Amino acid sequence: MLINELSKRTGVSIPTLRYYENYGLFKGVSDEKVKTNNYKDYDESIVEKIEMIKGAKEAGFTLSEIKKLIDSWYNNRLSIDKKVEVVKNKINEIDSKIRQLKNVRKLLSECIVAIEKGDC
Amino acid sequence: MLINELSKRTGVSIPTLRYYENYGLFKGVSDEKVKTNNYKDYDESIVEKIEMIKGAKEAGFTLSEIKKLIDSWYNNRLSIDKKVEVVKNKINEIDSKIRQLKNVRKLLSECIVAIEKGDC
DNA sequence: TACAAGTATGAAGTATGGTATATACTTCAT
DNA sequence: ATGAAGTATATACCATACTTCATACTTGTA
Repeated sequence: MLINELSKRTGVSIPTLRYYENYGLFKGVSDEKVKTNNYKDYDESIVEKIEMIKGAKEAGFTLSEIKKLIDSWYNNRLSIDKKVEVVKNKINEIDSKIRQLKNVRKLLSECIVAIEKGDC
Repeated sequence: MLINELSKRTGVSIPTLRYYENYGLFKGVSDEKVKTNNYKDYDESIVEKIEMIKGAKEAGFTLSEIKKLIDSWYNNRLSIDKKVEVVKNKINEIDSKIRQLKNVRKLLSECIVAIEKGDC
């Protein structure tokens, strides 16, 4: 698919997609058979990749962190153990973020009680 | 306390504290009795406020969102119901972030299985 | 075939959340 | 009373994550 469809499929704007591609998060391929243009083609796997990027961003990871994760993910020079380690580290970070969020949630819940008592 | 102590108590750098104060997240008071300087005094409640800011930032909220929350929190013109509503909305946002994080976590866990199978 | 719409590329601009720097005044320890 | 350290203010600078703009080429449609 072309970038316009990719944008519609993922809900990510075209400039942002180009920014991501330029950043190295994924790569579309110019069709070798077509010599008249260098329009790039993006396949289904890139839709998935972008959904993953969106999720990771929502989760508070930077593009740089996401890139590192993707790089080790798809890097065949890394051993399986090494890849697993990278991903496990990311999972630990996520767990810590979830704990932090639960903390803030607790604070806010307590705050509601305080507000209702008129203490705020 | 002065800004130096505030910085030490909260672990937030002095430039960042000044940036926050300027942003309107809190406000120190210049001692009226002392005419020779305009050093600002920060009390315990500001330490608490900054801890809250740190937590909210960790949780992925922007300074602008945090400011809105603080403003409604300490705004006496808002009814109790209105304040509770604002905080409850924030709690919903946090719940949604937690769900998002759990999603990404699941994706990564699945990825580990895929890597171990050699599919990555 | 003409022209609107789509695509690629590079460069500049924007918003956020800071940090660094310069200047000037104040306080504190000796 | 003097020098080091602390405080206030303003401005400049920086990184990140985009968005906008300018330019130029390509494609599809009437």
